[in-house]
Amino acid sequence: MQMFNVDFKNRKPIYEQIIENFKRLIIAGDLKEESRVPSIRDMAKELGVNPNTVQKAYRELEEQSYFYTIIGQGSFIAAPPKSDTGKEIGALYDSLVGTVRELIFRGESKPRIIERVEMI
Amino acid sequence: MQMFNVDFKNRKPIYEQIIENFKRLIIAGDLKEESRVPSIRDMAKELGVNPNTVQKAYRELEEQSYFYTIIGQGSFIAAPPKSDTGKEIGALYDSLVGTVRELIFRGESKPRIIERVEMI
Amino acid sequence: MQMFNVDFKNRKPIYEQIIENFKRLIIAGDLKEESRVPSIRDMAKELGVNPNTVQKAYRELEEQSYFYTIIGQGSFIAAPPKSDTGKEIGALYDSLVGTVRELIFRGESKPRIIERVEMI
Amino acid sequence: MQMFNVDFKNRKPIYEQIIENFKRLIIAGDLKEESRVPSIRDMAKELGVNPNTVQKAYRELEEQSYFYTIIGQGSFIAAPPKSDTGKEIGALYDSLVGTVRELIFRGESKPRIIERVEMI
DNA sequence: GTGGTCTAGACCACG
DNA sequence: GTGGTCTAGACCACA
Repeated sequence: MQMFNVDFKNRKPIYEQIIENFKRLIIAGDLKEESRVPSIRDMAKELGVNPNTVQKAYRELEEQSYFYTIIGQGSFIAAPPKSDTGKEIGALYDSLVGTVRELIFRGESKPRIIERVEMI
Repeated sequence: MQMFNVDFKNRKPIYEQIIENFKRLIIAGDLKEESRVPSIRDMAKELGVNPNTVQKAYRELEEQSYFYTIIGQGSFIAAPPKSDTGKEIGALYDSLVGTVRELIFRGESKPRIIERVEMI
Repeated sequence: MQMFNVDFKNRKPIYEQIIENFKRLIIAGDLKEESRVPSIRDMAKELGVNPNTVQKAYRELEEQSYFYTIIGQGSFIAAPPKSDTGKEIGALYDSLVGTVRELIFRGESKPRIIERVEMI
Repeated sequence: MQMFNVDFKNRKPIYEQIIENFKRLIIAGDLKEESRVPSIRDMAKELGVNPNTVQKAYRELEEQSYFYTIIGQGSFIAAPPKSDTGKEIGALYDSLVGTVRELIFRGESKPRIIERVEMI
């Protein structure tokens, strides 16, 4: 039983793929708050990558407040961020706007896009 | 008169910044179909970057059908793509979904997000 | 009745948190000279941590002369150190200078910093 | 000619020593805004450490806005941070208060401490 | 056993 | 030549 896989052929760095997969699982609710995530070593073995690569991903997830770590015990899923600086939210909205603009340019209608967002 | 600038201090590669700026101007309608874009050399001088960097951006813009090139004449703004393979559209929707999910996870409400999309 | 708590989610090692909490309580005068501190086992139970962790904290507090231990009786709060080797004082001043320099660099004014120190 | 040295015997991680040294030099004004810092490889050679270690330090300095990096060109000293979130300032003041309290406990007088701060 | 630091290398993207 | 990613492995601090 494996949580997810990484695509070695993908141009996207492996550590970023790990980050995104964890974000996805957390956001989807598949990984509950306070639950423990596999140790760096186990995760590395599971994915077939080097522990350093997993560590880099875990560390970034911690910096972004998705994980918290207790040395000697492991890493855990953190509670959803309460108060945000607003800086990251802004960046996310910027990304959203850019993507929607490109979709419209490529012929997608705004109602259709909104319909898709509604489905989420 | 300069179309745009690149931010050297930004982590984003310069060639990607050039691509995004062109996409933005084309999508916004500031660059009309069939109009000629500056030559690689001129653009490089204007932006203060290496011609290789501009060339890489132009080549990618051509691959993505935003530009078309007539050898010996230069590059031109292409007409908006009509029929798409659907592959890129799918990728854009994937990106959209991921961004919206993260916004929701960070406390934004779906109506608020849709409101923002409406404004585009 | 518990003297203090440790924050497991904090990056700071638990044994260091224990040390700092004791220092804080001693410096604030909440723990009087010669008073007995809880045994390692009790403290570990109270905080919900491993006795080894408490032991490490106590040992360091003893080395820094905040505690003294009578074998078979337990650990006690020591009198404030009178004559110091000067080595630790120097280190503390170094830390102070570094912190103040960084505050100034980040835009804080020296008078404002001194004002804050006055409040202590 | 070497900017600084690292102490391999020190318990403090090498990458943190590098960070602190750079902060010190920047705050002292020895490293001017926009000036280029040695490449990761050169710095590693100079200090006798692995490039990865230097990279880790540079990256953190960039995250803390002391450096900015242009891939393919190198790292540069950034302008002093203008608007701060206030979060880091608070942490610095907390550290300051703790250090001053410990100095007082160890027999230093507050006026003497302030005098020392004035000298900075 | 856990994460954190570090080395000695290799290969890639960027300019 | 620059920084970025990754591997294979070692040693240390923490609980």
